[in-house]
Formats: sequence, structure tokens, C-alpha cells
Amino acid sequence: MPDEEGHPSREEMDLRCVMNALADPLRYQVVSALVKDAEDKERHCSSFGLPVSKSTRTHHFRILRQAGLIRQVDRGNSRMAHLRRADLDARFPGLLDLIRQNPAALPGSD
Amino acid sequence: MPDEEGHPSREEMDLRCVMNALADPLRYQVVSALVKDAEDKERHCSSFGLPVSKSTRTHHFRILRQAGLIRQVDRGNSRMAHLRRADLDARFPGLLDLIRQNPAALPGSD
DNA sequence: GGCTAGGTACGGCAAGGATCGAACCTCATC
DNA sequence: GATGAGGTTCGATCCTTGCCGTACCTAGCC
Repeated sequence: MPDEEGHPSREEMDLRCVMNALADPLRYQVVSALVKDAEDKERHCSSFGLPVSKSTRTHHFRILRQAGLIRQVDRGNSRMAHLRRADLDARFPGLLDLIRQNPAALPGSD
Repeated sequence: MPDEEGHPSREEMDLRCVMNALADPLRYQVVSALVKDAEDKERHCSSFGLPVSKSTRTHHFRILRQAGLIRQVDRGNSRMAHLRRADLDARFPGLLDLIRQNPAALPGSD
């Protein structure tokens, strides 16, 4: 079962759940940005420039977290997100390569 | 641009569109079944045992077709579907392997 | 030609989910 | 302790979409 913060274990990850998370353009944009980052780089949840309100952002990050795509950790006041690269590579080999080769069409965020 | 029947060319395929198509359990089930089949095997659209009406089936197959996952060809009265294996392997290498390794949890069809 | 089976198109209904604002919580800072 | 920034939760709204039935089209068959 997922931990208290909703992170599934590597074995619990479900491909359809991941697909569903990636089907949304905002969420794909976040994951695509994380994939391009350096290994395990942590990013502020508000650093992706999502054109939505705080509550909507929380909603999208929860879906990404519950799908197992990202891990969120508390850093004092803020919350940092980073790709679960090792878990994803182990559980869904090739997935991150696919995303890397198909970057999100961002409105000027490259 | 897609042809008259809505099949996108290999270059037109969009990963998010594919993800969106695969996010639905019924559609994932269809693609998962096709992936397990022999190379380029054609299947009757009604041979997947989808628990929905004809019109809903048409709806789902259209989405799969427009995403580029399957190709539908007229065979007289019926319409046969087959995986666009070569196109998918070229455009999204590793995707079909992911699906193959994560079969749909079918209600008694294994 | 008439019938049937397989598919599609259309209109409508209902569930899911993307969105927001407001209220609240927590931590860091002053 | 007060303040402010960053996040979450809640309730409401609205749009998408999965679903169906009906009507219609086409091909094959009698």
C-alpha cells in the first residue's frame, strides 16, 4: 500500500494509472520538464509555471504522486518534487526515454 | 494530415494522444490483446468481448484509430483492426514492450 | 428486392475530473 | 506572537467523455 503521502511502492505502480497521469497536458509538461533535468534534481512545485491556481496545482501533483511518477518531500515550508527515475526505469523501462524524445509543446518554457 | 478514415501518419502520432487512448481500461484491453497476438494479425472489432454497446465500441475504436494505435480496414461487411506495430515501434520505441509487460487485468480473459 | 449483420452518426444522459475561490494549516522570519 | 509565503482541503461549477438507444448505411445472402 502507498505510504502516508500517497507514494506507491515500485511494485504497486500501474501503467494505466501512469498513462492517465501523463494524458493531461499540464501533468505531461511537468514530467517532461523533470525528465530533462539533471538526475534527481529537486524542483519547487511552483517552479513549473503552470497556468492554474494553487488548488488545481495541488490536484495535479497529487495525481502525479499517486501514479508514482514523482516523489514529493517536505523542505520546511515548501514541498519539492523530483522524478522517481530509478523506480520508473525499473518498473517501466523505456518510458522515460519515450517522454524525453517527445517533449511537451510548451508555451515558451524551454 | 490523417487520411479519410482518421489514421494519422507515423510522424503525426502524438504521445499524449496515445497515452490518453491507453488511459481508458477498455481501450487498453484492446491494445493489450493486439500486442499479444501474432504479428499483424487482423481481428474483428467485435472479437474483443468489450462489455459495451455497438456505438460505444465504435467510439473507442475511433479514438484508438485517431491515436494511431490501430489501423482499421474494410473487409466487405466488417471492419478488421490490427496493431500498427511497425509504425509504433518506429515512432515510440519501447511502448509496445511496456504494454506487453503490463497486460490488462481482464475479467476472465487470460 | 428483402432481410440480416456489422458499423457509424447523432442526440441525450450521467459520471468523472479540471478548475476555481475561500478557508485553513505550517513553517520561517521578524 | 504576528505576518507572509507555500500547500492542502473543501465545496461548487463547468466541461469532457463514456455510455446508451435509435436511426441509418453498407455489404452479403437468400
